[in-house]
Amino acid sequence: MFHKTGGMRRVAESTVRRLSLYLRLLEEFEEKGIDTVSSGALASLGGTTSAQVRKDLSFFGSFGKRGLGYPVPELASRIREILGLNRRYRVALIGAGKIGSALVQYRGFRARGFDIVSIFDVDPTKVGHRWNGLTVLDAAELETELARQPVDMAVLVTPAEAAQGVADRLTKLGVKAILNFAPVQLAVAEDVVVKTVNLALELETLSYALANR
Amino acid sequence: MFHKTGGMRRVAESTVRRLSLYLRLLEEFEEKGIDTVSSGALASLGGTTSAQVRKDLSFFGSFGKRGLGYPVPELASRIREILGLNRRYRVALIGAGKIGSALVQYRGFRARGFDIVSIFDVDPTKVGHRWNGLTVLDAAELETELARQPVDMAVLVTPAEAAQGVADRLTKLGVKAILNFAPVQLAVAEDVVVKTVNLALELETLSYALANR
DNA sequence: GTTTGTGAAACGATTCACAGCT
DNA sequence: AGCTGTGAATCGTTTCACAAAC
Repeated sequence: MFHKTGGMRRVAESTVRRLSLYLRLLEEFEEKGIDTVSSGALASLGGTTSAQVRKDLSFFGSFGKRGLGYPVPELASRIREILGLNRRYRVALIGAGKIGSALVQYRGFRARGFDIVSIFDVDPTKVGHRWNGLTVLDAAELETELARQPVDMAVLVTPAEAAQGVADRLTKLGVKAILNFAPVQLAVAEDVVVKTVNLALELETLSYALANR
Repeated sequence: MFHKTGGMRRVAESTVRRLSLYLRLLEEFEEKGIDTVSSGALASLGGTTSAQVRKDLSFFGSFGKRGLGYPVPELASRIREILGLNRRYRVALIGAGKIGSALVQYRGFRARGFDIVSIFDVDPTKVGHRWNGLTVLDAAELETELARQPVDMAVLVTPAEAAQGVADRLTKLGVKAILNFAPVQLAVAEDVVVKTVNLALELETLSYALANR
């Protein structure tokens, strides 16, 4: 038995994503004062199967009571710990365009522990403006500012052409996690984790589905 | 051989997503006037392997010349066809909040053939305002407006609590594809395709990665 | 000589099914 | 009696490896 302590074997990304989903459901149960939940209940709300829920959780330990289910607050707390959510993260936003501006204001990030602490852009008409209590800085100041105020993650919202260059500078500055909205595949050292979200691509999976039926 | 015509077997979502990625790369090659590309070249730029590229394409036909590679414009055109991108799509946006406002202005959608043609919100302070040439309509008018001006897809950017109700109304109106930004798992009839994008969840996969190394 | 197209092998994730607790 | 935890079976995806085409 090697749960958490000891050499954690690689857990599938799909498992991690479902964990995150279960957490949201557990927090709803918590608010309603429900204190026990079965894998079946979690599954039907989360759009999976009870076996999947149990298997997902079993990678990290055994949290349930047979015949009963899972204790809501304990399980929620344990998932927060697994996902690294029992702390806050300092996040830099690079690119003060349309999507960037939405993300700074997006409450979902802060609610989940992600604080945008600095904003950068190359556009001189944007630099100096206050956004949600933060001054947009010149992208040229990336190095000096992140030296002064290091961050845990960066959200990249630059045009495609600029993204790789910025990613290189960020990783040189020690940033180990990047959420990338630019429609390019970033090349980074293997100790850096990148998640790319491509909005147009999501619509394309829908058009594929519509076209192929 | 049953490529495209004939009973197309189920193609994995991961394959469709990569196709979309290859298309973007092919379009870059097209602009540069490069007219032949190998699976290896596509693979290294797309972050996969050449075998993966060939397998992905082989689901839909054989487009390459052995010893040579793939003809760029033909392959691009064929992928557009597969993804259903040789037409434009009419899209309704429901929710004129922070993210909604970014999406209306986002050029990536229009560039890819997705036209936002109507915007709805329940907030009376938003209704009536012009946004990027469109008037924000009261969500109560969803039925009358979509009867007048039907859409192919909807982008849902409502709070979590409202999302399922709106999804029900949309599907009743015949909408068969929904891009959902609300952090809930939507339940829909099985002829409706839903893609959920959960921004906070993406950051959580990053915090998981940071916490587990 | 190079690169495709594709069966076969390897790998990985999900589902099954049931023993073991409560 | 009910629900978890988990090996074993199944299913799906990726990688290998090579014959066929240019």
